[in-house]
Amino acid sequence: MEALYQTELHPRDSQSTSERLRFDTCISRRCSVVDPYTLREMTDTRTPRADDAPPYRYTARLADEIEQRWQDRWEQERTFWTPNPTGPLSEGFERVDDRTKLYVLDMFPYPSGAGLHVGHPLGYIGTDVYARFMRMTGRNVLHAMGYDAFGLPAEQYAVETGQHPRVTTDQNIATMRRQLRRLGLGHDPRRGVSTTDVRYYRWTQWIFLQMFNAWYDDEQDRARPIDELVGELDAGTRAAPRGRPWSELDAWERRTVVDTFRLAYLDEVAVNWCPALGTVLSNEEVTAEGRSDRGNHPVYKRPLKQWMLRITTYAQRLLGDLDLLDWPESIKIMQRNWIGRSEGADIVFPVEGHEDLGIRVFTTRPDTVFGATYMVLAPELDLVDEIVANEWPRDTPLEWRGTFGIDVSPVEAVEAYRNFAAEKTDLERQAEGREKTGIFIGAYAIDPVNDERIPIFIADYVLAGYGSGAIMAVPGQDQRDWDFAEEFDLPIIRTVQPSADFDGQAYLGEGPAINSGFLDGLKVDDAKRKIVEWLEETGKGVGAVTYKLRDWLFSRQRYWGEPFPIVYDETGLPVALPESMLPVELPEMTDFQPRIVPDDEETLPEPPLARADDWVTVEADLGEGTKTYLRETNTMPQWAGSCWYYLRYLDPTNENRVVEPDVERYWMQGDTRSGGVDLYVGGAEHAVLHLLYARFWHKVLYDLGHVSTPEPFARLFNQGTITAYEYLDERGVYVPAHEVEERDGRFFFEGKEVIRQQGRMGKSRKNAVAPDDIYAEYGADTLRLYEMFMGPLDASRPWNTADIIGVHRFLQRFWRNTVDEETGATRVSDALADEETRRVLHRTIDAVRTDMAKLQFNTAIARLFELNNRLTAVVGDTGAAPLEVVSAMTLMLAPLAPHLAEEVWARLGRAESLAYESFPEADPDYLVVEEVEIPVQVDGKVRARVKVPAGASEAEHEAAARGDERIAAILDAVDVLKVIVVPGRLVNFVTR
RNA sequence: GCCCGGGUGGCGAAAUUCGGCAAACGCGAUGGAUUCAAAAUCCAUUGUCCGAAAGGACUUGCGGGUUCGAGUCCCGCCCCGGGCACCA
Repeated sequence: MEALYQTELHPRDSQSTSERLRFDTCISRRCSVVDPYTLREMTDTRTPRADDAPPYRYTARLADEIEQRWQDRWEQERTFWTPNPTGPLSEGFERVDDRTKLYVLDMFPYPSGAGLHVGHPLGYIGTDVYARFMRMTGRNVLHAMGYDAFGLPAEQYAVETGQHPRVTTDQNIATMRRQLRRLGLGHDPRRGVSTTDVRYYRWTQWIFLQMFNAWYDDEQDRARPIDELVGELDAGTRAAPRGRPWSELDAWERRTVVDTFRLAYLDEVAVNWCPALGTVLSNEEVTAEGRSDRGNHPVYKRPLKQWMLRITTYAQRLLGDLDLLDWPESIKIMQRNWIGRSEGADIVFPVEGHEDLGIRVFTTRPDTVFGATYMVLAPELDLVDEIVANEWPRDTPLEWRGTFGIDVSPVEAVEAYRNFAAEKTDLERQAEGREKTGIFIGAYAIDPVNDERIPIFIADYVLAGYGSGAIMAVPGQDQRDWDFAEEFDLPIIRTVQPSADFDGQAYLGEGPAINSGFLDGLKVDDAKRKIVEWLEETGKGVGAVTYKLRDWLFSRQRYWGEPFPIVYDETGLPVALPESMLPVELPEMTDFQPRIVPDDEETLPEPPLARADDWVTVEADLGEGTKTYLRETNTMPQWAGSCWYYLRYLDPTNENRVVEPDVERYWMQGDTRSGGVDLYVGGAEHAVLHLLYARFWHKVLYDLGHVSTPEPFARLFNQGTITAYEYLDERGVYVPAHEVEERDGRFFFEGKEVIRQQGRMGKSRKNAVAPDDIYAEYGADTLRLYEMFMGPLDASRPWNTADIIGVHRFLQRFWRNTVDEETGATRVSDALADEETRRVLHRTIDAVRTDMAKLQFNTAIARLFELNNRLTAVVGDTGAAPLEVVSAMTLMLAPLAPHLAEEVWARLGRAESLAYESFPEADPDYLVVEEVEIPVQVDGKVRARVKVPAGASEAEHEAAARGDERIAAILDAVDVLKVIVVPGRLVNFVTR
């Protein structure tokens, strides 16, 4: 971690895009160029207006001075160092021993070279406000910020600039640290780990070893160490799978058997190979159009031996434990959909002429089995080769044989269809719509319920990866099967009575079973239950649950990632390195570019590490004497490091354990149902990738006893995105937003009209606003306050620089109410506030506390505005601000605008930082209202307002309402049929 | 196609817990005070329409409904944003 601080970048070493952008902006505003890192020059020369201002007015100049001074002081005084209960970070714990812990976490950033724009820190500001607030309400708050720094962009950037990714990554981290510090975020700097730090990824590798050395025990429904499995096999308490007894297997065979149990395992899979990125991608990283999530490059299916993580064994727990979590319902729904649980039955269909063979199908509609008129297998299934006929049955219709020639045999037709299907990208399948293709393979199956002989097809609308890769086709109740049946002229039998006119399409609705033998007349649910009972009794099938979730493809053919702690022996089987050989450091390479041949679809990826010859070969004694091994040359995907960083924040320097159990328990256990991080804030784009992977890793660590809670993140909050106007010229090309002029509601760039629309903020859209520009104009406190004020934290909202002046004026006004702008003397008096002001104060405290606790900072700020307006009036009347109001308001402002609050606090004579002061508490005596004004309605329309004492009876309400002149006059002319009184809310006279 | 989320003044938004004064707060705009003048500051007005005013009518994407009363609940649409998509 220290290395991160040591890396100082000379300002001219590289000029990132955002710096150039700022440069441009400055030119356009005719201010001088400044040092982009210190901002010193900028603060001295800019904003001519400020020069005329009184010396102690709260301008950008003063804000900048205050902010830098307090940031230095926080750093020097270690204000935000948060003590652990034990261990090296425990110094000072006795001071917070009586506090309850609170763990606030941001989704840590990827330190790109582009620098921040004002849209990035929205969530960080939100968590900082919340963390500071909760600290002031008596919690021991942990808040830190690390860096997710492995991954493709760093490597690609390094390739482009010819620098080593470690150099560029460290530079980017240093830059980002500076940028975040300038916002005044109160992080514990000791805990800001980077995933690329070898002291960090040593433990990422260690966790991988935990998975490699574990298996999932279905009976106990948890992961257990693999040694325990071997023990059971040795002892004979567990039978070896697939045939031969354990005792008859030789050592190599035993290893291959054990390897099939591991949570981390090698498998030859059809991977998503992306030549343009030079790597394979996980299913989650491929879009619906069959392109890479990152970069939108084409992706091809290739068979390749890769590391897989057995996340599917956790499908049910990942699904069920969502109920424990305080997460946005939309994210839970996305995870549920992704896991994709389906209930139904497995049914075995015997194959004609193969007594030993049955085709197992999964169906959610076992009640429709009487309507199965054909079967379909996924083309790539090995089973197809076993049952494909040698020649076509005599009466095979010509169109069933496919379009590959009149003389081809079934085997040749299968081959031809497979090629045809494999050539199609997912994109082409999309383009073709849902038109069904397939061929008959010359074989027949027997429907187990009615012994009907039904033909077996292969078709690409059946997916090899789901269920068993085979279906019973029931065209009467499935639209896809209906379409296929029409295409191939197959019989269609309805087994549920359609409720309305369903000519020409499948019926998926409710209705009594028909044509279904002993099921006839039963409703769908009852028929399902009965047929499953029957299947289980007869041994022809069994109730079953299937998930869409796939195992996690965990290998990448990249340089800039965590090396696997795995070597291969002479037999080609993987061997885990012992913990003592960790870390496996990334070798230094100069040629870390992936081999990319985008035009050649036959290329296979070559990991760069395969070229690090010295590194790849290892001499080691791994239990069989010193031998030569070859290292795994793939690296882990970027998700690996982000799966567990929240645990390392807790104990970042621990060299003996991933995290010390006492420390882990202190921070992760709490009063939430699931335990884990108390508040996790980040973008909704991680709904299924990061958040599912991290939950999976956490559960593995939980099963193996390394963490004490079943879930990592008790409460999740998605911050919105900041959008901005973007401008397109007539070619549809983005033009720089800050150079567009507005004239009469139309927009012009270089004299030509452009169109304006709302979009994500980003440098490619040329609408990014650099935080430095806002600091230069207003200061960091104003930026913080503006981002919190512009709308609810979880909503997306448009950036509007013109609106910032409002929150800046508020800070300026509060400052002026407290500090004389000419002399700098405080203008605070010890005199008590008047009753009404005090009432406003306590109502504000009450509301601000409630709003802050609910992360509703926008309304909390509005209440502070109101209080300040009151204070302004008082100062106007009396010439001084009452201390009780100023000090309470300073403390309430502290989480939002901490620098200004600290400065005022110090000027009030306080020596200590206010970070640990108690947040003001409302005096209930000042919250009671003696009299309320309520509306009086006649037929639902407000006709008057009357005052009634708080707690008045219904009769008193009505009397007060009738006592109003206008109401009396109106009621004179009509008959009152009914009077509605809602005490304290309204009175309504109903006359019709 | 399916599943979420959203639609409120010129703009950002409040109010949605449990149906009860729609538009808090801020920006912008208008007028005033101050100033030689401007900036800054302070005060006032500001949903739309009719009206000199008092006052009245209308108003939360559209159309229905429930209710004394609907931005909020129900039914049917439209539009925007996000996710999934041949998952048997």
